[in-house]
Amino acid sequence: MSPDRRATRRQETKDEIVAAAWELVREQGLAGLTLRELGKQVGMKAQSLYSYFASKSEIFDAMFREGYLAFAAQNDDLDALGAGTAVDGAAALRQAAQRFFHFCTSDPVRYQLLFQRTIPDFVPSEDSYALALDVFERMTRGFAAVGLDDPAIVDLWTALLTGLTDQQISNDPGGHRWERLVDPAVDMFLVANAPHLLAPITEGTNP
Amino acid sequence: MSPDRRATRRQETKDEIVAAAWELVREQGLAGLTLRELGKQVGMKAQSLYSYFASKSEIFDAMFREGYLAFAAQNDDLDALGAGTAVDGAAALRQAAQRFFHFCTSDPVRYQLLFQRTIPDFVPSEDSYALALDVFERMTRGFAAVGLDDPAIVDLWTALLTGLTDQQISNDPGGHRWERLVDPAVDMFLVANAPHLLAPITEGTNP
DNA sequence: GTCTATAATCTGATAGAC
DNA sequence: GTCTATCAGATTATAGAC
Repeated sequence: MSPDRRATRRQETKDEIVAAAWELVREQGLAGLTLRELGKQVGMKAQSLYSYFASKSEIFDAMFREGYLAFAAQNDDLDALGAGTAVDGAAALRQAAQRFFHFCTSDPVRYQLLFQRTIPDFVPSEDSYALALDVFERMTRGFAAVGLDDPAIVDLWTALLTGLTDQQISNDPGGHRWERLVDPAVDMFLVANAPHLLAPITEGTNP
Repeated sequence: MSPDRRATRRQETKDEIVAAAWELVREQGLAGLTLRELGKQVGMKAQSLYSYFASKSEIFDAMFREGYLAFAAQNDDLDALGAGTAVDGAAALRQAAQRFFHFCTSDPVRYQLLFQRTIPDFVPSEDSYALALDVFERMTRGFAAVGLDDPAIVDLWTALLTGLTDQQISNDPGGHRWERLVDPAVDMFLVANAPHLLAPITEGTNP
């Protein structure tokens, strides 16, 4: 087997381990992940996992990275906000909010790993943390492109969105109690912070 | 010693244990609390703690209870919103928001215990949970008293406030990045949901 | 790369003497 | 009520054979 193929095979196994870790973690919570069970899940002894990851923390880091890559992927068209493709900034923000809410509530454990600092003894690696910051920065640029260039406004946006998701996950898991409030919340946000996005179409339509 | 005095002494020791638990937990996180360390902190062996609490979970429950009692205490004047003592509903809500934010950010571990469901294998007892619900219900009544009688609006309020606190704790611990946004957030909320609270004073003041 | 064996340590909880 | 002794189990991680 060529070195290339070997490296590929190795990466496949690592991916498999991470996928199995997600499965276990969704069943038993982040803190409930043990290497023994993870090994069993992929058909090897726990000790053999050390051939692929130097520590348990490194496995969490791979999951963290994977989660932020997924998050970045679904946010791609938010970047395009200012690229002239979005005709309706308000609609784009509403859609972004819905998608963020769904991204978080559809996988509470991922939300906990990515957006809360609640897992003991895990700190993302420098690389992974840089990735997380990059995703946030791209969002900030998307906002600036539609005229929302005050960083404080972006902070208010993230607070509003994470607040809704957090309440949904903590107090009504699987329900819709706060999901219904996403659109009203965005409207509230727009009225107060970006009225120029709300009614550009009506300009000049009055006699 | 009379039975009364014995009971008092016992309760004092229980309080002391809970206080020591808060101390440890603030240093090492909720998940980091161990009975051995807790015993050392109060000057007894870990096993002796079982004379006062039947399990570790019962200690967490006492902390949960204590936390909600403190939360209820600081919310007392919010109940009074509709009792005619508050002349300015908007100001009262602004103050309530500031106080909630401070209550949470000043003790992140307490926030985690009370408002997030992130500690493994702990579920509040029926009694303690009822206490938590009661506090929330009193807040709902306070809102209704100033004309905010739609439960959805209270949900939006809690989402907004917990979102701000959550971001502050997770992404800028000890800082002020989201603290500055509390007042603007309340104004945003009031404009969209309770305009009647904002400008009652100006009525009739124009010529 | 995977295994067995095991180190080294921590955990919550119980039994029983005093 | 507090102690000693101990259970029964978990955990991450390493060493070395194959």
